[in-house]
Amino acid sequence: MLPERTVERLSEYRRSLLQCLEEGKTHIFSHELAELHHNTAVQVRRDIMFIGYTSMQRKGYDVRELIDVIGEILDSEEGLNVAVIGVGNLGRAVTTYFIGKRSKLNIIATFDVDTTKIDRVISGVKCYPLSRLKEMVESHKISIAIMTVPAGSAAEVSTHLVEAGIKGVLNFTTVPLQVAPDVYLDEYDMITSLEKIAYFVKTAG
Amino acid sequence: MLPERTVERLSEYRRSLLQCLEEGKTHIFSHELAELHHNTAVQVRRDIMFIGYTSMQRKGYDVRELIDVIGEILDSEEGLNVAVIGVGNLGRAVTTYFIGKRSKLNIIATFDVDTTKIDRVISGVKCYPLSRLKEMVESHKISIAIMTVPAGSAAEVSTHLVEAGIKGVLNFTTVPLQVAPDVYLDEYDMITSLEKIAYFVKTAG
DNA sequence: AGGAAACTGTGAATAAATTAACAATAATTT
DNA sequence: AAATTATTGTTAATTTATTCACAGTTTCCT
Repeated sequence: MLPERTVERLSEYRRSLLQCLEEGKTHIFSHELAELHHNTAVQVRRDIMFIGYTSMQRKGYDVRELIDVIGEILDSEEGLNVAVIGVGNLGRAVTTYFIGKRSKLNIIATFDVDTTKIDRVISGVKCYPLSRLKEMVESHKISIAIMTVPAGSAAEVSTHLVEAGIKGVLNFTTVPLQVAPDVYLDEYDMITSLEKIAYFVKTAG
Repeated sequence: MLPERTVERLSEYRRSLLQCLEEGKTHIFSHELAELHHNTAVQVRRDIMFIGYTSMQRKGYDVRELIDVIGEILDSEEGLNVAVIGVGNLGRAVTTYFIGKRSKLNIIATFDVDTTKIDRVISGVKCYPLSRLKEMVESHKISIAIMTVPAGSAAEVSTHLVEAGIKGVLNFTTVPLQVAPDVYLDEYDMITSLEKIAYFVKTAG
């Protein structure tokens, strides 16, 4: 099991590599990847070492091969199915944003309590009532949920997710969630990001 | 200058503390904060030690005092002004999401190249043409930009930001940006977050 | 061909972050 | 009022992450 930061960086490298591929660039040096991603050549090499890939020496890494190797690490064969919970502004944005980005992660459905939203289709993804969550998770093998509900209902909804059998949660709510220990939880809070930026802008400048 | 992770955690603690205040809870123990934020009591105490606050021993931390002390560290007196660049789904969601959340961070304006969006108002924030960015940054003392433009124009727009005098950037684009070294840059990529979750779901389960 | 240059892969060193361990202290119990 | 308990603040230890330093290749140059 790789370190969390390494997994993140591999995902980031892959996107740059796919970009290279589009541009017809077939090889890339560790220091090039490093510069793109604001880190060092050694860090890149170490990350790549972790996944056991070795390059053609002196030519840099073979872009296509490296993409494949990262894919073997990050992706699962059949892909993983994802649900978006909460179809407010953020939920819609996230859904639209994702569609077509990564073929191994499929947004299968969105869910909301608001009955006026049920059956609405956003970027080809249909909205279901939260009450049908468990049924849908089981029938469509949904394993990951993206939480974009209002803060007030976050705690309650997250217990439903766990009950329904969700295995990973990406929480965009301002409220930190409590989930079962076998559920992988990642929380992202843009206010924290902004406050961090504000702190460093203020402190450095 | 505090470590980056500590700053993030302080921001997160503060939100929980504000919640406590609303609920009329006047004191909180390190282990309570820890549990809320999925870390340890020692970690919480160390973070709080960093900012030099000490509690009433044995009663836990005074919620209101701690909020104030964190505020002194994170906030700047006058507040910081923020612009959202790119008024697509994500830009609108981010703008709406922010309004009213943190009084020390004010979203002053949004910007877009699409002329049909100019002058449109979202959650009380008006949209300006990108060509007026520099002027607005100067006249309104905007120091932070949130990038929610399409990947294709990210690189170009980011050079405008730097030229305009922006000091901190939160990049929601899938493209890693290159900014001047004195500009603080934070990149968040939800696809990376999801891929990370997918990896750990797959690997652990 | 021989030497210089450009990269990678990695063991060792360093730095950063987290955790353990515990003395100090305040509240509570007996 | 002494003993017990609960909690903080902090030093030291540990773990994790990053960087240094360099041997080993391959390519390029002369």
